[in-house]
Amino acid sequence: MVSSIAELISDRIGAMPAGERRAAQTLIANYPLTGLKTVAEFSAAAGVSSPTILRFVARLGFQNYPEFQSALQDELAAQLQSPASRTLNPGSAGGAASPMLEATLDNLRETFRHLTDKQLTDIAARLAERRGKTFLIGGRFTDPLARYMAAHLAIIQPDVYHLAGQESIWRDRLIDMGKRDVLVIFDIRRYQESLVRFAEKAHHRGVQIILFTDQWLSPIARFARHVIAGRTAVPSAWDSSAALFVVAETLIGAVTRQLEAAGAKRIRDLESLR
Amino acid sequence: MVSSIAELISDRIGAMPAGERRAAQTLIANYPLTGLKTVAEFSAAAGVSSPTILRFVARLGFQNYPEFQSALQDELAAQLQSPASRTLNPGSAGGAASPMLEATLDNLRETFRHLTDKQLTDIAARLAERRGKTFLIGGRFTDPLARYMAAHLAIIQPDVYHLAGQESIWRDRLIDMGKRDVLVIFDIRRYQESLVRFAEKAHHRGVQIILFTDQWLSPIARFARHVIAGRTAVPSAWDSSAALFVVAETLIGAVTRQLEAAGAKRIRDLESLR
DNA sequence: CAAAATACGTAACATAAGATACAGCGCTCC
DNA sequence: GGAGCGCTGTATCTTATGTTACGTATTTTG
Repeated sequence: MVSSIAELISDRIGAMPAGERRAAQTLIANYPLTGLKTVAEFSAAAGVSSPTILRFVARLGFQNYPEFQSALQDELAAQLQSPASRTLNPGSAGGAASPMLEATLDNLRETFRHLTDKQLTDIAARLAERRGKTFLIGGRFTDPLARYMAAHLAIIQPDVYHLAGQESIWRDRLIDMGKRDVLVIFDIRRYQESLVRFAEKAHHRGVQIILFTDQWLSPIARFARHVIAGRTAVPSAWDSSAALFVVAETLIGAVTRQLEAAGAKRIRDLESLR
Repeated sequence: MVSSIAELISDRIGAMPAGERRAAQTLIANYPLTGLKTVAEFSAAAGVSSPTILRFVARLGFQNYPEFQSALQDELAAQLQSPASRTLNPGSAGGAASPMLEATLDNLRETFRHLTDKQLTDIAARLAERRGKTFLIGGRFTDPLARYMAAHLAIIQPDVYHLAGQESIWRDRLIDMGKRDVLVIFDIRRYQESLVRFAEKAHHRGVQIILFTDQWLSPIARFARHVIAGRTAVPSAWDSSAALFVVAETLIGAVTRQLEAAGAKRIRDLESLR
C-alpha cells in the first residue's frame, strides 16, 4: 500500500518521461510546498510547461490538479497533527538508510560531546593567526576532507596549501615548513605509515600539527599540538568520516568568524577578480 | 514585531466583528491548512460567506487573498525546513559550535526526510550494476566529495574514475563515455557553468547522470536520471556539504551491500596485493 | 425607542487558474 | 537512413475563483 504521495512518486518516477521526472524531482526537493502552489508556479519552478505538470499529476492517478492538491493538504494535515511522525520520513523509517543515518547522528553528537568549545576556539585561533603558512594533508580516504577544508580556508586567507600526489612530492615540501607554520593532518584507521613519518619530520622542524583522527587516535597524536577525535563507527565494513567532516566545517566557520574583517575584504577582492 | 500570522490573528481577534472572529477561530483551529484552501471552502468551514473571509484577510493587512496564502506558505516552508531542532540535543546549548552543529543535524534529518528508501536503493543498484564505467566529478567545493566517493567505490568495484584537474582534461574523457556508463556529479550553488556544459554533453551521449545538489536544484537536474537534493543552509557565509557527504556515505554502504559477494572477494584480492 | 452606523450575505462581475487541442520535435526501432 | 511513435510546448478555451457592489439585517448610541 502506498501511504504518502512522495512514496507514490518515487515508485513511478522511473517510468516517467524526462519532463515529468523533472516535475517529480522538483516537487520532492521541497515537498510538499511546490505542489500547493499554482500550476504556473510549479511549472516555472520545474522549468517545464504547465501541461507537463498536469500530465504528471494525471499519471499519479489524480483526476485533476485540485484533487491532487487536496491530497497533499490532507497529508500535510495528518503530518502536522502528529508531530512525532515528523521526525523521519515514514518511507525511510525502517529502510536501509536509517541505521546508517542513526549511527551518523550518534557519531556527530558523541564527537561534539567530547569536544569542548575552548578546543575549537583555540584551534580556530591558531588557524586564523596569520604568522605562517597552513598545510593540509590526509590519508587515503580522508584526503578529500583535507582538500575540502583547504578549499574553504584558501578563500578567507592566504598561504593555504593542500599537499597532494606522491609521497615524495609532499615530503619535499617539508623544506618550506617551520615553527610559524601549521600542518593539518587527517588520519583514521588504518593509519598510514607514510603520514606518520611525515608528521614526525614536520614535528621536528617545529611545525604545529593539528590532527583529525578517530577515537582510537592515530600514532600521529604523539606529535600533535591539537587532536580532534571523531567517532567513525557505522554499520558497514569501513569507517565513516562524516563526524570529522562536520568538525572541519565547524572549524572553517569559526575561523571565518575570527577573520571577519580581514576575510570579508579578501572575499570581496576575490569576487572582483572574476 | 509579529513573526507568525497565527500570532497576528490572536493579537487582533479581540477587535473583530463576530463573523470575522468565526473565520479566525476556524483558521486557528487547524492552522494553517484552512487558509490554504479556496475562499469558498474557507467560508464553508467557518460557516460564513466568502466576502467575510476576504474582509477578514484584509483586516490582517493583506491586499488580497493570494497574498495571504503566499504568506502562509512561506511560513509553512520555514517551519518544515527547520524541524524542531530544539527537540533534540537540549543539553548542548551554548557553545560556539552549537548553532553550526544544530543546523547540520537539521539539514541531515531534513535531507533524509525528502529521500525515500526506494530512491537510494535504485541509485545504489544503478551504481552496483557493473555494465559500464562510473565517473565522478564535482564543483569547486564539492569535488572532494566526488573524490571521497570515488575512493570508496573503487575499492569494491572496477572501472571507477574520478575526473579531476582542468576542464579540458575531463572534457576529453567524454569520448570514453556511453549509454552503459554512469556519471555522478556534485554541484551546489553557485552552480558551475562548466559542469552544466559537461553534464549536457554527457547526457547527449546517453550517459546516465546521478546528481548531488542542493534544494534549489542545479540546472543539471534537467539532464539527470536521479537527483539527490540535500540541505545546505548553515549559519555562515558559505553552504554546508555535510548532508551530501552523509548521503554519499549511505550510498556507498548500500552499494557495498548489493555487491556483497563480489565485493568481498575483490576486497580480499586487494588485501593480498599489499 | 428611534436613528444611524456597522456588519453581513446575495448576486453579478472580472480575472486568473486549470484544461485541452494541436503541431513540432526528438527519439527509437526497423 | 526513413517511418512511426511518443513526448513536449504554444495557443486557445473553459471553468471556477477571487472580487466588488449593493441591499438587508443587526447592533449601537443618543
